[in-house]
Amino acid sequence: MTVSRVLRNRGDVSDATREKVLEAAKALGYVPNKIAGALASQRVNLVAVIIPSLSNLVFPEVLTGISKELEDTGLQPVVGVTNYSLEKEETVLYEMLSWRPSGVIIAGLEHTDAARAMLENAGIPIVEIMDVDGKGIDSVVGISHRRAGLKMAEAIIAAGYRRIGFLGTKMPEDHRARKRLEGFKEGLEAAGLSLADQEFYAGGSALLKGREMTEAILRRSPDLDFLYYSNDMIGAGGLLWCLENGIDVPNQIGLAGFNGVDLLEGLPRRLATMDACRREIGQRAAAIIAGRSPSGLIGGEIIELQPLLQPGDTIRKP
Amino acid sequence: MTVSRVLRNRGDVSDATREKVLEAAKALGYVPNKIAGALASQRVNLVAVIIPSLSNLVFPEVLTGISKELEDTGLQPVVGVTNYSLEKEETVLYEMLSWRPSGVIIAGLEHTDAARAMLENAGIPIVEIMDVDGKGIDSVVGISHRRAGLKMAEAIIAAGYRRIGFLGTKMPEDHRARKRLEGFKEGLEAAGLSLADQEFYAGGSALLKGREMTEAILRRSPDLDFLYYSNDMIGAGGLLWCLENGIDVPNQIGLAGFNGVDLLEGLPRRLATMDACRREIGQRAAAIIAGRSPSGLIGGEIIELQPLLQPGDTIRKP
DNA sequence: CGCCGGGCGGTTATCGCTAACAACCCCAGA
DNA sequence: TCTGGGGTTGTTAGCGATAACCGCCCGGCG
Repeated sequence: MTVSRVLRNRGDVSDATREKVLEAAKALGYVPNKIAGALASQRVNLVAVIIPSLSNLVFPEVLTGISKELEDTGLQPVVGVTNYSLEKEETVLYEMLSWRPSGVIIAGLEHTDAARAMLENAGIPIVEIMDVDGKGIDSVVGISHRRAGLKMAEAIIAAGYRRIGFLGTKMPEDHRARKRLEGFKEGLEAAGLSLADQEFYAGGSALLKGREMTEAILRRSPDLDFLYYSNDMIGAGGLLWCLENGIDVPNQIGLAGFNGVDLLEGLPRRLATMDACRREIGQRAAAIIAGRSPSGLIGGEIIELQPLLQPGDTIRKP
Repeated sequence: MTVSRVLRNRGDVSDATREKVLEAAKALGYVPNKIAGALASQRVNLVAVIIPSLSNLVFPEVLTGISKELEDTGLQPVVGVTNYSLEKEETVLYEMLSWRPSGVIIAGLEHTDAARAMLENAGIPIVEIMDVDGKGIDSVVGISHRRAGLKMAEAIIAAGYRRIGFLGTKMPEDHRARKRLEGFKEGLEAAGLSLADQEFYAGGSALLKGREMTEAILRRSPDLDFLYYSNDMIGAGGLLWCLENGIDVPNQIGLAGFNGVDLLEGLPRRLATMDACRREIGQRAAAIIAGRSPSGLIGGEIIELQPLLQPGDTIRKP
């Protein structure tokens, strides 16, 4: 017991005894067994974080926000990756819940029924992140992708573009990309327009795919005057391709991506994009789990962040 | 006990009983408590993976290799991030070891004394990855960064370049980058050359920094005929800058990076680089932990992979 | 001098599960 | 009929920590 008290800094122990304990612990290379500790105390300082991918660039940024916010709370994030599969998500969630974390941060609002049931019954704070277009289980922190797509459409139309093409991923499971496209189309329709052409890809180097798709879509529909990419990386590929092929950006063709990744800063021209508030999403979600949300609410908090349009140099000034 | 047997698929249970148990478990939304399970069985199906960063692009790829190899072993990776700080590494390691994982995969051979002691006494398989230039604790899987730098120097010299500059990160704790640079200089010296100039950066968008540094170093030393970048991302920035400024690559100036990231495939010209075998490193390390290393060795395995020079289009053909 | 209470350290029961073994049923073979 | 063994299910004793409580010692105070 005394050892336990010393190592946890809890309860009164005389300095002499504390000293001796620490010394012995060091000499023996003692590492306490958190498994036993957690079982006895019914407390686990872990936060389950479930995201679709690590190679997407977006999610490491969200993680950074989470880690930073949790830093001085004694809580620790544990990451699970689903590869955009809801079945995998269910498995990963089950696995993580079986370690009885203090909270769950999970990307997206779409889950299998079983996963939803687990989340509802877990009895711990749940924060669904990235997306607010739908019904959440407990708390939600994100942006409206539908509205993001819509706003982009409005900006593009306002700048005078009319023959607009879309380039994206072939991922039925990427609901946020889908919602963005839906919002985008809605925006076009509101102006009496519709998508002039589209092109999808799956797998491979996104930058390269961006080039290839751009070439393909422009070969097929040479009269396009705007290309909306579902993410910045393929947008960057498209931008490079256009510049190399002597296309006048943004006058002949305008371009826009989505996410606002750092990477873009180094491109020859700044791609128009929309910041997805990744870092802040992570931070706010972690704050909710840590019970430090400024609202003081316990559960059920909905935070909609506003993505900012960054017009860059690839949209004509209206 | 019977429930335990059903849910773990261990031991004989009649089909009728199994059915009933599964049904009840589903109805109750029962999620077994792994904490108690681990405590009782003294087995934890987790592998601690400790890496410096997630935003480096390299490490997510290593993780992919690890996940893939562990997929059907029942083991699960748990990631800890150190931000290139050995102190943080020690803390993270302590934290992870206190969950008694089945193995540890940790980047680098450099650790604090305390961390090294913990690893030595953990009584589980330890695999140090990325780097083989030094003494390992148990198993080691990686490449020789020193030799990688040296080989690159030889290739550059063989192609006829003589006034060579280096551009890298200002990171004393990034031992692998340091070793690469040391090997590189050694290679130059062997040919009676030395670095003509160098430039370092810290933080920010790597692509942008690559541009800025390239401009800075060429302004200061306009007679350089080769730029060696410590990673592909800054190399890509440099490449874009050179092309925009009408520099003839590779004739006027040659360029090379390091890592062989996918991203490069979409650039206007393929940057010379050296593949760091990231995926395979993850895979082989995980195989060792899973006890499936083809060698059949138990511990103490040293695997040196050979990075492949990819000359791309930014080194003159000799 | 006796009692009280704070400071300190120990005892006991428990957390939810599994290893090990015991118990039971049933049927085949002696 | 009795025995043995396979198939199935139950019992007991931990795993290594912590919560809650207990007890000792000592100094201060009435």
